[in-house]
Amino acid sequence: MIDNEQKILEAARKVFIQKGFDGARMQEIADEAGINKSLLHYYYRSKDKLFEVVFIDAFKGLFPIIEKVFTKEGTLFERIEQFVKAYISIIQNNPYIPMFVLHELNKNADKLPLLFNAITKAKENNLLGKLSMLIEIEVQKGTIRPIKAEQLFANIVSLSIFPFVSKPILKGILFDNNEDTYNQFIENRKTEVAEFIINSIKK
Amino acid sequence: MIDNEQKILEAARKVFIQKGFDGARMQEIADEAGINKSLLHYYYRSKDKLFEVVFIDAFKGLFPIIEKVFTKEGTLFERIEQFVKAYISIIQNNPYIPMFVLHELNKNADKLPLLFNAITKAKENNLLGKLSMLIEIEVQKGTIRPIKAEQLFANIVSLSIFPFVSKPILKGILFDNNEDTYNQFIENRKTEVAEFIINSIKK
DNA sequence: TTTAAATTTGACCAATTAGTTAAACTATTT
DNA sequence: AAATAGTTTAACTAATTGGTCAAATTTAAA
Repeated sequence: MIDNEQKILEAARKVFIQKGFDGARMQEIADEAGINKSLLHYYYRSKDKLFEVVFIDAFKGLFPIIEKVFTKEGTLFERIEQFVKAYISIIQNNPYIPMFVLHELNKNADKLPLLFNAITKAKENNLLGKLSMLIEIEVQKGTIRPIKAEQLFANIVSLSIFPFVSKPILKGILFDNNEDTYNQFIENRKTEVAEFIINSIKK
Repeated sequence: MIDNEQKILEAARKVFIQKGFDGARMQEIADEAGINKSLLHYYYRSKDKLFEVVFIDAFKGLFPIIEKVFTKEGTLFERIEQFVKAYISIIQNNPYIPMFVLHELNKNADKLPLLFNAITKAKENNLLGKLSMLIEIEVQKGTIRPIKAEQLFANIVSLSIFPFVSKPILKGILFDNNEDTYNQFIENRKTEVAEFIINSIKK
């Protein structure tokens, strides 16, 4: 056996993301990691601390990418295309992370100092300002109609993430609970969503 | 004091929706309702049973509306406008229900027989078929570009619901945690989203 | 008013759960 | 090899939690 500390973290990830903080059991994490429960407390002091590590990791994995893309070079259209494709691909690999993060944030938006980091970082990067500027340029060129950066941003993120968060429902209503069809649908969205957004704003 | 049974249900709604099944405590529900904990079990046999009532109610409140709108009269554009406005308004009044329903569904998509009802109902109504037909008509008229009904449906729902599910993040990143600005943003989306969608598909 | 039924409560219980502790075991150092 | 430090475990604890039950109280029926 090697590196129990890492095995615990992976087990914790699996259990916390599947069941949420309240639904997760330290014993289950221990079983999943194939070790004694006391070892959890040996490496990570408490359930809260272990959860914090998992949550911060999950959160980080979800958001820095946003900033990166909107700092890169290229036209607005190109960036939207790149972002949507990259973002959907990322979530495809960890499809339950968005629901996990959002649920925990909704339960207590306050007790999470990490959020402040993300926010201040977003403000430092002036994410909204940069997006506004990109929009303004295209509006001046007459290539797109005017749209508030906040609305466009929300739309891009909504269209990328929501189909994962609502998987059980969409799979049921749209695809007769067929996993493959649902997966194909997601795959198609990598280009479909970008096209949808660009069509929506371009003149 | 009147109608404890109803008071319990309302208290249960509040607590379950805020904390989820695992995070909810029967004692807290009793306190919230201002009655003895034993009374919960007198009216509703168990935590599971009480939860089931709350969940089914919440679920019903979220989905039948979808079907209604797409069975009404009017052009595709009119229906989209009406749906988005009505749907966002409904969620505005109960903004935490989507996260609640989605989280519980993700935790165990299997043990929910209700989902079958919604699915079969959607199939009886042939929701997708009707939307497909509406799209086909407009494509023939040359008013819109072709788009898969599944994709359009997912886009409409995503754009309507996701900003509520991601409220803590959007409020933080976009609006400096200002509640009023966030609310105004949501208010604007009632027309903004429909416009976004229609622009995206119309030629 | 008396009786019976429905409602409400406090006290209690068994099971679960996060966390502790001291002992056993392993690897490393001297 | 002996000692030391690091790792792992089993047994245990205190607190929480869903649920029960019999008694008390209120409401409705006779």
